Amino acid sequence: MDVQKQKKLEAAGWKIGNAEDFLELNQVESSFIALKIALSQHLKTRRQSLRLTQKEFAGMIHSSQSRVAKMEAGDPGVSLDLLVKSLLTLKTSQEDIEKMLP
Amino acid sequence: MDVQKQKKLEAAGWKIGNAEDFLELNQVESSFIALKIALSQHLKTRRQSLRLTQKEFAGMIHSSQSRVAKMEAGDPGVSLDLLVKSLLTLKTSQEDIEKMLP
DNA sequence: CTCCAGAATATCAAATACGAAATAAACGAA
DNA sequence: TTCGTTTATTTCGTATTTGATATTCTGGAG
Repeated sequence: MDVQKQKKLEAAGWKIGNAEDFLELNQVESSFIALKIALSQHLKTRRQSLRLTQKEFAGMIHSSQSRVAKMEAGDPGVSLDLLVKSLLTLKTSQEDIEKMLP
Repeated sequence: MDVQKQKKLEAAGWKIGNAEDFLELNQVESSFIALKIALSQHLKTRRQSLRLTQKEFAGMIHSSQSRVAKMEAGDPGVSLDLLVKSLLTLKTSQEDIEKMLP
């Protein structure tokens, strides 16, 4: 990356080529994880309030019980996509989800 | 699935074993797509307002220009995870900028 | 205690998303 | 027009996520 672009980025608030960008990454990463955990807890609460077993809910989203368990456990190997689709299936309004997203 | 569980699901608002569940799926799917498109447009607008090229922004999220283009185009092959991490990267930096301002 | 439904955990191959690279297209400035 | 920059599109090998299955753990009822 050339000097021109470095200055452009720095003007926008970024330091590059040193420790700052990975601190920045960690911050993004931790916010992201926090978001997923919030969604997974919301999911578990909602499923339980509907008196559904993990197996039953898995059938609704065409997935498996084990995957539902991982979702609710905040397993890092579960995508946001699956979490959000699950919440949408539970008739969580799109507006509610958007509020939780950045 | 036995009758007990069918009634349980129906009580929760679902019809099963017929066309309704895939209509439900389509509804979830379309809401999901709408959400991704909304996020991708937000991302594009935000990047442009920061006067960053796709290539520069790709470097910030350790991705590639082509993937940024796909993100902004609402390509179905782009995950929510990547979209949200991208938005977090921009927003976090926005906060940093605001801190630096008088 | 035993039994059993519900939930957690481990493993696997198939599907999908990934970054990278190359190329084409779009657009403006010289 | 030509040239340089930005964005869109395609391809490819790799990495991650997936549903499914099996197994284990947990807790409550009998």
